[in-house]
Amino acid sequence: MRDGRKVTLSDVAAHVGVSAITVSRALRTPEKVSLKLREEISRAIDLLGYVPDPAARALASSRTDVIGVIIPSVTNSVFADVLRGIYTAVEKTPFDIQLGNTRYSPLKEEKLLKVFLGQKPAGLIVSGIDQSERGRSLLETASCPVVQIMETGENPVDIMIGFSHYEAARAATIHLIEQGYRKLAFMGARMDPRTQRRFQGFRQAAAEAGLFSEERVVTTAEPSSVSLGSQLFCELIEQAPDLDAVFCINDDLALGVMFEAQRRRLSVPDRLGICGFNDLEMMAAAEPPITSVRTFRYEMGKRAVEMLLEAIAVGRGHRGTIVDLGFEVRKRASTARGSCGASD
Amino acid sequence: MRDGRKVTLSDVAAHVGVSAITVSRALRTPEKVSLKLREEISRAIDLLGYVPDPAARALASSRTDVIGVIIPSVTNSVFADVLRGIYTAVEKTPFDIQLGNTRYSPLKEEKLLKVFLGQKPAGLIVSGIDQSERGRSLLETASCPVVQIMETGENPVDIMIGFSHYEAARAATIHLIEQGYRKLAFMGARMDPRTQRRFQGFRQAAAEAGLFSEERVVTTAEPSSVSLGSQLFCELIEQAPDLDAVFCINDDLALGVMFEAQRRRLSVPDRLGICGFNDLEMMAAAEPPITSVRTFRYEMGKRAVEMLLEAIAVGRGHRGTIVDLGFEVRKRASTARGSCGASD
DNA sequence: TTGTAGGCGTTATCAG
DNA sequence: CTGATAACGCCTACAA
Repeated sequence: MRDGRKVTLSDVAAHVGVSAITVSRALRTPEKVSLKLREEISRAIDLLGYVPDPAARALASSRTDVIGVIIPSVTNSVFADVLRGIYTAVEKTPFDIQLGNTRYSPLKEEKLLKVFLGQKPAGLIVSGIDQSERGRSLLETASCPVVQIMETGENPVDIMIGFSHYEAARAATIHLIEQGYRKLAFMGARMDPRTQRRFQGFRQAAAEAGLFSEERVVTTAEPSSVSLGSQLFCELIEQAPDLDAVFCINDDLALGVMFEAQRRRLSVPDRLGICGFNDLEMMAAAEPPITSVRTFRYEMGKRAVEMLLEAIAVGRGHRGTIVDLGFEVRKRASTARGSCGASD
Repeated sequence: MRDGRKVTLSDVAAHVGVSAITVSRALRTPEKVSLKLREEISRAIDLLGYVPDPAARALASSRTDVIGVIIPSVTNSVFADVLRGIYTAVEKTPFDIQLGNTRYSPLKEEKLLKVFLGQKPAGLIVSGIDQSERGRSLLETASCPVVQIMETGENPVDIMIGFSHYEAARAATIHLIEQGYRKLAFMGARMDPRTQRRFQGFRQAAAEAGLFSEERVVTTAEPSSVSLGSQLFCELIEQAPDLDAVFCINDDLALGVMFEAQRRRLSVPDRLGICGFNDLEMMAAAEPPITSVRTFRYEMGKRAVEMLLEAIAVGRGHRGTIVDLGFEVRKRASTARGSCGASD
């Protein structure tokens, strides 16, 4: 700013003695401007303190440098990790992130989608594959590339990156079975679509081994927390006192179960096996360390942005790409019954 | 959209048979448009699917409905809670949040400040009172209200809401002393300015009781984690085997200390008192429950937005407001030595 | 490599 | 209460 009024392109241009468009070019496509001019212009920009006006740019070019990111929760540390990846990848680029928070409501997601698309974003990152019908069609007619994260599935809008929650839960359950547990229990909270698919994975693996029982399932719509894990475990063990292992749909619950087991003097892993999901940092640090399913959240955010940038560069080219980041069952002491133990 | 091209104000206007400005007014200042027209216009908007262009609005009015939020980290659950409060408060308003992530770097903060201010935000929420000199002066000359969160201190730019990290740490330390601990240790990670002030609070309280010793201090620039808590505790107890209590600058570290204490069969709270900071949900759920300093993060985010909206409404009125949200030492079993125990 | 004209969609200003 | 006109700051085209 200079005497209150905004410094514009033409101010810079006038200072250097060229036309505004040249300054614009020096900024956006430097290779089209002579070196000499470029230097003068850059000096003038510093001197005058010119800051481009994104609104004017957006209006004139009907493009923005904004990448919209729509996720269900900012508090959930799973998304926090994804966000960290996103911010890291975006940092070296001229793009900005605009964050939207659906709070697990498809309706809110739809609204956000409308608002975001109204801003002509350069690209969009959305969470999951469970958009409402209207949401889905908004995405399909979007004039920017779209990346769906957190999950793999059928029919990507453009690009999809994540892993199969079904398979991940299935693998964890198989691990419990391999460790010799027979009375497998399932603990779920929030029960959004991704959680449901984890339940299906558990159910499938347990049923295949003839070990599934409705009695050993506890779920709630409430959001997860450590204390909720303790509480649900109390319910669970009342329903089914003979249970010998719990698969929890996330690590908070698992930690709550472990604390409750300690309170009740149930030895982990001998009397009770515990498996979490996500493999938050604390799982390896816990005493005993808790088995969990590692997922690649930071990677996911980072690569989502990278692929999006590519798609932006070529113009919506990637239609149909699916990247499965996989998962990894981290076997730790909390499920090391009988066998010789675990890594970590 | 209709046949690919964007629906504009004038499209709506033409449809109704009025001029564009009337439609604009029907949207922004309905009371200045006759009821009849308002209804027709609103019908036309729905029919045509008109979505206002924020860029055009911003350019024409040099105003936006964007509230910039600049915080050091998205992963840290402390800020996640603040964000939740912010999003909640903003939800019912026409404002949007634009998030910036400094990663604890004053330089990055400065850059973000410049970018954000270039967007003519309606308001700004920044974290803390430790802006760089240039950052500070950017804030002071900003043409929008500014709220500083997380902390109280001298010289608010406009509005400030938070609590005293110094006093909070001091109170926690006094609690440890009152519980009969005498060999007080301090554990800190990241050691950003807020953490430093917590250290000062600890030091002051300990020194006043003649209980401060450099030997029982361990700090690192690394970011906190549960496993780091375990690791630092190992260092600490090597340096000072006789320590009987640890004040940790956050709950992750405290949890790590507790796990390590369990591993070493050090009884908590008898042999070792543990106190965390922030009072994350898991602290009350842990076994034993861990003493911590509760802070009002959700509230802080929510009220920051509310105060900001007020200031926006009146136009930068609030200059000088300081809101101290206080804190609360949650006394739990992890520091209940000798005495009869704790609540929770 | 540089410049000119015109317009992006909205709102401010001033009239009626 | 409604309308005409002129910005807002930049970029797309086309031209030189």
